This record gives sequence, structure tokens and C-alpha cells, in this order.
Amino acid sequence: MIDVKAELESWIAGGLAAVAPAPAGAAVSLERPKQRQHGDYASNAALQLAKAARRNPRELAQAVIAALPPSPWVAKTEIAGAGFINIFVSPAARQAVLARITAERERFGRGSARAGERVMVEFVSANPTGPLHVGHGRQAALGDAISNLLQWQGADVSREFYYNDAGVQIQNLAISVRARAQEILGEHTTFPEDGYRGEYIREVAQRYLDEVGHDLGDIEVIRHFAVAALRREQDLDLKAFGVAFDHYYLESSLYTSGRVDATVERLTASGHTYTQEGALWLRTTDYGDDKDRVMRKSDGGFTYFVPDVAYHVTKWERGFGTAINVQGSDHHSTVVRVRAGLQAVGLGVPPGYPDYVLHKMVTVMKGGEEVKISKRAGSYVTLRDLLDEVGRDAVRFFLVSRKADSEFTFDIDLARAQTEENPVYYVQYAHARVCSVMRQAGVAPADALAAFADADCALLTSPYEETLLSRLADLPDELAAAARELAPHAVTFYLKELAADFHSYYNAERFLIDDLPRRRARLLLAAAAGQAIRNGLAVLGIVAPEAM
RNA sequence: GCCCCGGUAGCUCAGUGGAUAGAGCACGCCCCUCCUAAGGGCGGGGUCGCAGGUUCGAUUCCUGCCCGGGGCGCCA
Repeated sequence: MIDVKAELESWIAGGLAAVAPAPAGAAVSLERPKQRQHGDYASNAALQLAKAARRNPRELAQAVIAALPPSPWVAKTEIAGAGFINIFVSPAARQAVLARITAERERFGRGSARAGERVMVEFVSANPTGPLHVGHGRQAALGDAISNLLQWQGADVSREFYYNDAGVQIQNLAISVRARAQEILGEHTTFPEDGYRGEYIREVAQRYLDEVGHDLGDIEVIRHFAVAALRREQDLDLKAFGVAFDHYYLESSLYTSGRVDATVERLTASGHTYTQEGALWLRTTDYGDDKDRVMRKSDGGFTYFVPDVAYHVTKWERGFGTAINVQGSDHHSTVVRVRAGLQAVGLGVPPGYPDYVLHKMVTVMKGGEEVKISKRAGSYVTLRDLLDEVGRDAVRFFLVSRKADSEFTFDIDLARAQTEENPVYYVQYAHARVCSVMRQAGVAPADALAAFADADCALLTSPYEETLLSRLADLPDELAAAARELAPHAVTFYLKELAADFHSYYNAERFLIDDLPRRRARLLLAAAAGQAIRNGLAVLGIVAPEAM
């Protein structure tokens, strides 16, 4: 299948090789110029190589162009600015993307940059102490989209959720539930100072009384029940959000399997530990941390740091050469610490392992005011609240529409709006429009590409058609770049632009015209646009409706 | 005090070494006898937080400062 950009890259490389050898580290690239008048692609090769070749960039560019053989994909080249080589492609080159989309269909946009790589993406990892909040929602949307992006580049991705089901917070949960149960039974009790005060605790307590009984003596039984209840609730939230995990890893299993003890032994054997004031410390400052960290407290218990390291050891030992952790930026202090611990265990884990995507907080706005609480959770807005208010597609699209490290304001009114100002509907509507046109052309949307595959693409030469064709050709690069940067927001921007190009085309020209060859060519282009929108939305975990 | 992230059009945000810095919203004007107007067209809008530096070239890289957020626990 012809990839025009790849063809052009090797074409330029051939000209370069004949004129000036590329020095190591030269950042030669073929890019879309910002302005149409600068052509379809621009190469900065002459600018990058001028210094090493000791030649004037424009003169070098002239020499490169002179060395280039004629290409069926190129209509014209010119030198511009400081020494850019601007390439104007032939109509055939622009139209070639349609053959590619027709052949690749739902696979159009896939690449092989991460082929065969085993990647674990860990995200959400909420403690089973309450309903998921909007921050978890951002994490779920990001983590799932990043996983999809990597899969689209050929990676073997495992999505994992780590449950901290062993710490004091769980104990706190159990105590909170017992206190509420006692209240319900009319027993005198004082609610624990640090207890969870959400309404959902009362619900769990009531269910415990109904299903288990009125005996509140065994805190372990209550703990078990409460954790199970909240895990089930989180699972339902995730299911409603359309996010599925391949594996759940329980912190408690790190203790029962002996991995925590084994990790302590390895760290102690490494010689990077010491005892002070009755506690066991790891000298993480040996690995760039700003202070050393306690592993085992003076009371004999472990800090969360040790199971964290033990857990990441399992990622490495389970064969994940790449691990990506999607977490709130409030966890950023653990980054250096976990990496330091992994270096100290001495298993050959790379220094930058794992990768982190840290995201900022989500603020929810409604009616021009910040929403801070939900009635079930009390102190925070839940993911479920958002899903109930605006629906899954809009929530997913919105939550990945900004880069992870910018703070995000979720405007419920905007997300609910079924108007032009809502980008989700804008993109989905473009797809629905494509499908509507197909139906009126007498073709089922799903069969459209096949139905018009033999259309004469050479008839697609209007400015609107050129713009849309070029945009379609960009999808593989856009997805590859988004995967490389772990940045799904780029996909939302691309989709908005693609939808805009289609809407403009739709308004400017008609599809169902009497000129049959032209009609079929336009329908093929529309069908290809529909496929590209569907593929892009699929990466984000959003459905492309056939009608709205 | 130290560490991380952000500061780009009135608002929400892209762009992160290259050619006159982009989009959406808001604002003004215009387009449905026509495939869904949940759409489109045209227009005004910017000292890219501030000051230095590196570079042929800086919104992009480096240093300092200012503003906003987050983190600095034998909590997770």
C-alpha cells in the first residue's frame, strides 16, 4: 500500500545522500507547512545540514533539488525562506490515500513503531474506600486512550489496576462502616475522627446489616464486606465508562506472596540501607532523591514505599519492558522514590522505569459555579455524577481533550449542549452526516467504502477535496505522534479539524449529483472521511453514531 | 525554603528550534425551494508572564524573577 509521505521522505533522502552526507543527530524532517502557499510538505534538510556541509542553506537546497529524480508524486518543488525545500504533490499523490483507506479500513492509522513491545499501563488504581471521583475519570480516559494509542502502534498492552487493599485506609474504612452500622442499630458511638463521611458508607453499613447480620464484633469480616462492596461499585463505574482492565493487582498479595519481604531482603543486601532511630531506611539519595526514605517503621510496619517497589519489581519480572503509570500529579514525589528503589534492588531495571503521565486536577463547573460535592460521596464529585449528567462519550472526549499536565475545567453545561459549541457533537455529527449521505445514496454506511472503491479519484480536484484528502493522509502520523508523546489530546484536535474539513466540503459541494463518476468519487471521499473519524474516535474509546 | 507543572487573542486551549503564532467559544455581518443549520462563509482581535543569554533563526532551549496550582510524613 502506498504511503506517499514515506515515498517522499526516501525521495528527499536520495537527493541528500548525493549532495551532503547527513551528520549524526541531524533533525531532518518532512512536515506540513503552516501555510498552504508553502506547499504540501516542507523539508528542513538543507537548514539542518548546512553547517556540517559548510554551505549556504539555500545553495545546498538548490543542489539537493538538482539531484532529485523526477517523481510521479511531485508536481513542483521550490526553495523558500531560509532554505526550506517546499514540495507540491501531484493530484495522484493526494488521492492515493483513498486507496489506502479502502484497503485498510478500520486499520487505517495503525503503525508499527512499538511492534512486539510489551507494555503495562497502570491507571486509576483507586483505593477501595469510596466511589471513583472525577480525577479517576480523567485517569481512566487518559489511561485507556494511551493504551489504545500504543496498541495502534503494535504494542502488546496490558491495562492494570492496582488496589491498595492492605493499608490503614482500609482499616479506616472498616471502622467507619462499623460506626455507621452501630448508629443504625441505635447504639451509642462516636464516629472516628478520620473516618469516611460519605453517604455511601451508610449504605454499605445498611447492606452489611441486611446481608451479614447484626454482629459487629469482627472487624475483619466488616473490612472484607466493605472492600468487596466498594470494589464492586468501582467496577460498575468503570463499566459504565467503558473502561476494562486486563488485570487487577492486589497490594495484599504482595504480603501474602512474600514479595514485600523479598524486596526488603534485596534492598538490604544491596548495601544501600541503614538503621536509624529504630527504623530501616533506604538511601534513596544515592539515586537522586532529596532525602532518604523509611522502609520499615520503628513500630515494625512497612511504609507504602516498600510494597510500591515490590509491585514495580513484578512489572519488570512479568516481562513488561515498558511500564507507564498514569497518576495524579499529587503523586509526583513518588516518581524519584520508586525509580530509586528499583535501581537499588539491582535487577537491571532501566533508570527511567517506569514512565509517568501525571495529570492535573479537574474542576467541575455548572451554571457558572464550581461543583465541589456529590450527595453520595460528600467531599468530592464522582465520576458517576458526570456520567449521569452528560453521558459517556462527552465525558471521555472532554477528559482527554487537554494535555495531561494542564489543569482542567469540566464545564457540564458545555458538555451537555447539543450545539455547535460542543466539540463532541461536532465530530460525531460529521460522522452521522457521512452515514446519512450514504443511506440516501442507497448504500449501508458499513458497506460504503467497498461500494465506491472503484470510483475515479482523479475527479477529486476542488480545493475542498484537496484539503480533506490531505487531512485524511495525516491520520497515521497524528496517531504515531500522539502515541510517542503519550498525548491523546492531539487526537481530539485532529478530529475537530477533520470534522471541520468535512463540514466545509459538505456545505460547499453536493454529493448526490447527476454526474455519476463524480458522484461516486465524492461518495468515496465522504466514506473515507467517515472511516477516519470512526478510527480516531475508536482510539479515544468513543462511538461514532450513524445517526443523531 | 526546596521540587514538579502551568502562564499564548476577551474566554477555553493547541503549537515547543524554523517562513506573516493557530483553533473553538464570545462579538459583528451573511448563507436553509438545497444530501440533518447538531452545519457553513467573511471579519475584527496577540509586547506568546517579565528580563537576560545560546543560535543563522527562540513562543519553543538555558538562567533569574513575577503570578497560579500541586508536592515536600516512620500517611497513601
